[in-house]
Amino acid sequence: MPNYWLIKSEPSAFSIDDLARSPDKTTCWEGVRNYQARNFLQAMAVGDFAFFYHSQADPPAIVGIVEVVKAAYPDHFAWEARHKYFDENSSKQNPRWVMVDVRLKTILPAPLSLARLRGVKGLETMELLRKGSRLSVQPVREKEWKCILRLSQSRD
DNA sequence: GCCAACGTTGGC
DNA sequence: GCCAACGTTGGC
Repeated sequence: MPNYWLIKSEPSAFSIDDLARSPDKTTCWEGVRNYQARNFLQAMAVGDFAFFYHSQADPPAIVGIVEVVKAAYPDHFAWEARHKYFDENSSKQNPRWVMVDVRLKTILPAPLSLARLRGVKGLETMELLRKGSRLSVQPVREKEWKCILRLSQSRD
């Protein structure tokens, strides 16, 4: 059984269309610099699925589905001195940050906006909808996953 | 641009 | 270990 996740990206930095244009529609998910989010990355397995969410967007929305194609490995950008993701506390001997590889599976026919998701029965306790939630990598319950899939397939 | 809600840092 | 100051995220 796969596990389900949600990963956020600002489309001005990397959008789902950018992912669609990437080689093999695959990218490494670098730059996570939050311990809780990192721990979720480490918990991901090949074959897990994640919603691709556009934050800082108009509107903020779930826009697609990706599949984990490579499990967690060191985020080498943390070792590059002039890189924006550089972290002097991460060494090759003891990497502090990790990334996974994800491949685009589906672009939703219509984005599911945050506003739309709020108030949907069955999503009351979803992390994304929690007040003050900022986690850029978060788990999604199977029940929530299926509920959102159904929403994405209904038209209205 | 504003601001609430976090997370991190560092003095003590 | 506490907590104020600061930095960041992200909706609005």
